[in-house]
Amino acid sequence: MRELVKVFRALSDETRIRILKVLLERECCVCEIMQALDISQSRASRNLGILEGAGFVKSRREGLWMVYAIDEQAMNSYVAALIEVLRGSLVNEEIILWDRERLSRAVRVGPRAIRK
Amino acid sequence: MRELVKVFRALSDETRIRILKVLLERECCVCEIMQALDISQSRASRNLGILEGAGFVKSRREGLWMVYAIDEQAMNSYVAALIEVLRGSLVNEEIILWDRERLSRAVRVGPRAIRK
DNA sequence: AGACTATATGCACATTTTCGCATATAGTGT
DNA sequence: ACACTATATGCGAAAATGTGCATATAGTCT
Repeated sequence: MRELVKVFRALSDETRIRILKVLLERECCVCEIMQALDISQSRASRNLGILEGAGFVKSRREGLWMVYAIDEQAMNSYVAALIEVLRGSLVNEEIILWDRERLSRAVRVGPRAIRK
Repeated sequence: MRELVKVFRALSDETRIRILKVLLERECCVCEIMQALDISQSRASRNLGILEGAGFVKSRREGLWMVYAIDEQAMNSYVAALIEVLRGSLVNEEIILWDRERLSRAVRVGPRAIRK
């Protein structure tokens, strides 16, 4: 039960839904998420952590970067079904399209270089 | 997007998940929900309202009682898929079994008569 | 009408959540 | 070792959330 609540809670936030929609396009490091959603570094990192804790996302280190990706084999629980729901949702939502657009221009370079 | 967040937020609370699991058994008036979950009247009413606002539940008046039920024809959006996820979840969760047990003994009589 | 019932809701309060800022941590390369 | 980079995290403030209490609302019945 606690687990199920955690899973839904992870999805009950616009930032995290946007992150998942971006990760459904392709895996990203934190700085790419920052650029795609145009949000701060701590906000990106924290919300990625919440998604990981809920089982939607896995991470691996790649040099300096932490690469986050949808955890496809996390088919254990309800997570897989919810990812499918998300995959079919918000297909024409404006902000999602913008995020995707910015993602396509994002580069794997850190927050220091982005200078906000 | 706002709608989707509202839907997930409605599920991100243990009380509301318990209510939905009870309503998946059968439709209930507010006082039956109170008895099944052993919670206060305002808590039952408010959370039912949230579930209704998110589209999971519909209500009809039946004399003094408001009867709430899973909104089966709200199959328009993600709601249907999420209800299916819930239907298959928590099948052996202790608290859910308790709720069901208390539901089976619940009577359609108001909070006044229940005397807590 | 008035008495009674079931449900909704305003208010206050405690708890939780989200986020920015600054700093800590971890890895790279000299 | 040191300088530099990307990410994680402690802390504090603002906002949102969940709940109980009391009361309002809506319906029934005599």
